[in-house]
Amino acid sequence: MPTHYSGPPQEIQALNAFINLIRAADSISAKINTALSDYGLTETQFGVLESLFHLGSLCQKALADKLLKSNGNITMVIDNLEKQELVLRQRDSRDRRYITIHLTPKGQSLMEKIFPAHVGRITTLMGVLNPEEQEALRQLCRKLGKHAQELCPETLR
Amino acid sequence: MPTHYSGPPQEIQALNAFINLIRAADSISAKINTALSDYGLTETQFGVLESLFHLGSLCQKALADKLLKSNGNITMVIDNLEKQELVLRQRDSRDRRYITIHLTPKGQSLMEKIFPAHVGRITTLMGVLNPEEQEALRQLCRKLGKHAQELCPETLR
DNA sequence: GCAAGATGGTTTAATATTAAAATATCAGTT
DNA sequence: AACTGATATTTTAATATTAAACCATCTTGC
Repeated sequence: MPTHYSGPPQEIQALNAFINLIRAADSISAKINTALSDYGLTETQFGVLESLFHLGSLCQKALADKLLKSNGNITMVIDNLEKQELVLRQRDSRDRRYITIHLTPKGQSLMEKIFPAHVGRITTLMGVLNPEEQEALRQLCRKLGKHAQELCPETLR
Repeated sequence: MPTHYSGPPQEIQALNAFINLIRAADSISAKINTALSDYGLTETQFGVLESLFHLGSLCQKALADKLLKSNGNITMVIDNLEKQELVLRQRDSRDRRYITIHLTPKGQSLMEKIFPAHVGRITTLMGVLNPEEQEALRQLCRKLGKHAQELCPETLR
């Protein structure tokens, strides 16, 4: 579904690429989130567990930055994961402002159990693209995401 | 930032493409949403206005499907747009289950005023990719989004 | 040492979102 | 005409998210 906007070709093209990008991400996220909800996890909760699983223990600010969420939201997400005993908080003794979040053994084994199926679903969803296409998509998105994050707000006015 | 997951190359590649796709979409959406909030519009509210602006009047179900939101959410979004007098509801006289949503003149002129700058921001954000890259991204995302939406849930278990 | 500012985390208030149940309407069958 | 099932919308309850104010802690410059 192309845009119905009429304007300079450069803008039309940017708009069409944008629309398809957002739509693809939304459609895929929806499928993945449905599967995660079967484990009682939200997308952000899973994002926290995944970060800890692959990167090791992190403080809340690092998680907020990585997951592009607000600090306040991460506080609540960690609260809920703590209630499920999947993570635990540990105050940093050197700098008491920081709280390091660790996976509990229960959290660790949950991730070991569900992560393979998660990757399997992603592989299925991405499977409509061949390896060369997936690599091309990765590079294009990487450049795009990097650029967007570095762009200072004034440039967009 | 590549995945730290170790597994079959096919899965690694799918995961890396997926991560960069989601991240690019999130980063770009964040920038666009910040700009929209200056007009007092949320992403979904703008999505509704944009659909009506370019496609003409639509019923709520059509908007929900197009924007990938729940019916209940659209009811609330339309409520809020109606309060701002940007849209109006009109019960369909032939089939009274449907409610057609129209842009008001105020809504129409708002879109005429802000849409060019919106496209400008998108053009800037996408501008890190050259025309060929944008076209490639569009095609890859289109294929991906289409596939994800058509995939029946059982295939993902 | 101490004031000033920076940083990480929490709280609060408001809004957004969804799933599920409820309501209203229509279409087809008997 | 009454019943059944489908569809569009609304309501409800629960959760997610953010921005902004706030508290605690650290760092810097004097």
